Amino acid sequence: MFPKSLATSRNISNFIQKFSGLSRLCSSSVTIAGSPCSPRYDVSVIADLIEKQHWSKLGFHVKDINPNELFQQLMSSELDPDLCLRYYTWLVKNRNISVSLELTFKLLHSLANAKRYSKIRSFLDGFVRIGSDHPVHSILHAISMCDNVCVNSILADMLVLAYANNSRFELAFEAFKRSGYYGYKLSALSCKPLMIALLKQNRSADVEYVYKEMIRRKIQPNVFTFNVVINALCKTGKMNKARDVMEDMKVYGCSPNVVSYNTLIDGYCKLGGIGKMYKADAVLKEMVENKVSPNLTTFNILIDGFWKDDNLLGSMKVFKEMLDQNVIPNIITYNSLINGLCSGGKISEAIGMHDKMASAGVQPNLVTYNSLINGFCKNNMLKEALDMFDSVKGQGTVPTTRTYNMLIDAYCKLGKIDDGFTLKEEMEREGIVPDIGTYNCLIGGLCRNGNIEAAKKLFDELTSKGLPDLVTFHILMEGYCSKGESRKAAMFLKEISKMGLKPRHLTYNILMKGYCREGNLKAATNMRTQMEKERGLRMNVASYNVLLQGYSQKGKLEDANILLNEMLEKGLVPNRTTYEIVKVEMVDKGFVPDIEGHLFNVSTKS
DNA sequence: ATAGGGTTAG
Repeated sequence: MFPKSLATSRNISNFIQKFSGLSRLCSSSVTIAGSPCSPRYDVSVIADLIEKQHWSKLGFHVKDINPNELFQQLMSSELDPDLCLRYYTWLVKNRNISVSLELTFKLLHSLANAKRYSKIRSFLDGFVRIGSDHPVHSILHAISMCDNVCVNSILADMLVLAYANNSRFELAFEAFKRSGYYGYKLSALSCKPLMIALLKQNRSADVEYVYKEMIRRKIQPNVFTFNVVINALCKTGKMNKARDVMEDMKVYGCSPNVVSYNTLIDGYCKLGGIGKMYKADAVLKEMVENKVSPNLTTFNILIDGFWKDDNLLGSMKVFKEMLDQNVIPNIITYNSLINGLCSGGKISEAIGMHDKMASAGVQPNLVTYNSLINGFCKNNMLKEALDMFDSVKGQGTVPTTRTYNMLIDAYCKLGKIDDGFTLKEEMEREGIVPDIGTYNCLIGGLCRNGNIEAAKKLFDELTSKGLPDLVTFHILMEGYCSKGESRKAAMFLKEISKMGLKPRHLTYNILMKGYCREGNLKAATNMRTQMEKERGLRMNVASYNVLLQGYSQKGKLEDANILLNEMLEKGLVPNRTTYEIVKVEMVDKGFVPDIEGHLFNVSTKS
């Protein structure tokens, strides 16, 4: 029923002593009948009612008593914490009474002392979900009211986990940080979902922070948490740090597994720059040396990495290698290969791969179709694209907005604007909503056809709906510039800001290019000043290229040379376009393109 | 805990 200790005289006198202080608050329900004074009801009766869940009786029994005070009384009377919890739930849910944080966590402390962990977990789950929204610092303060650090750590840990499980990631992070200030030791169990959530929000630095804190607070990470950290570092290109964490793993008695290696390989694949695939390959060798076998994911990562590094042959070699090792390709393997072949303009090979996957019994999906349709569109095979589109619809697969956009763009690029609009109407009939990309394709088509008025009209319709994005502006501005109306184009800068968008380098580069084409170098230079002074955007290589082109075309080679020097002094690296514009000057300065077109400086290369 | 696609500007 209730703890024996409740019956001890010490507890009862304690109870009465505390309660008598409240007698003024609820004098009608308490009779002080001489000595020893006792209330008209006692805890045992209430405990019994809670136990039997006779809520209406209980409600009647305590109707004149301040519920918060009674709850406090029950808590200090060492009533079974389970019963306290039951009473608490009834108070909050049925009587709509809010209990103070201090009292709430007093309850959780006693539940923790009684090792009722799963009850605490589900309690906290509801507590953070319904979001009585107490500030995290108040909650941790309430936790700290008890001086058992172990119990407090458990509660703080469960709090972080509850926040993370209920998608309240910011609060989970805050609770994690504050737990550190109190010296509470959390577990890897709650750190993992927190780190995953932070990673999903691309907060790599915060993942790294949590990891470092774990080490500092002596929370033992496991393979999973290590892999999440490695992934976070790889996603932000911090490959050296990722490798360091790999080394840390060994120190903490964890061995990198296939996921750790795959993550690292993918990190190198997605890194920019020359020679990254060499490094990816080196990791592959390393994992094999360490007796970790590459799996399907490993091969898929490498296949994708190679063709994106303009090395389709590399992708095909990996594909062959995986077949040799009896690793069965899946839909991701085939889609990546088809996409690679399409991007390399090898359409017939892509179709061949599509057939191959069918005979291997792998069903193509929308990703496959979109890759092929895109490949057709970009390679002047609109008819094939439309055929595939029809067969997709014929088999009941619903194309996406982007499927339509690719086709609409293909029509527009062929100058068939009307067909583009017809397709847009068709998608609307099918219940697929055109997005800003759809409109951008159409506006671009109108501009290229020289029909800037129609483009502007469509743009105005979008503006009234607040739809245009920066790309829309770029397309329209480019349209005006190519008509020799760069001044009109420049007026859109104000509109861009009005819509709450931020001009970028490209925005100004389009305008500078327009002015240069009109031979108005002064206006182009003004644009540069505006970009740098008003926007704080420093000239990038593309900006320099635009101005260099302008100066060269006007025969102002000396000015071009000054500009080029300025660019080099800033440490900007000229690219192929730079070289093509000011070849003579570049050669004078010792720049030579290599066989692949990458520039290198002969004079600095010793 | 790791892997794939799709438009518009460049």
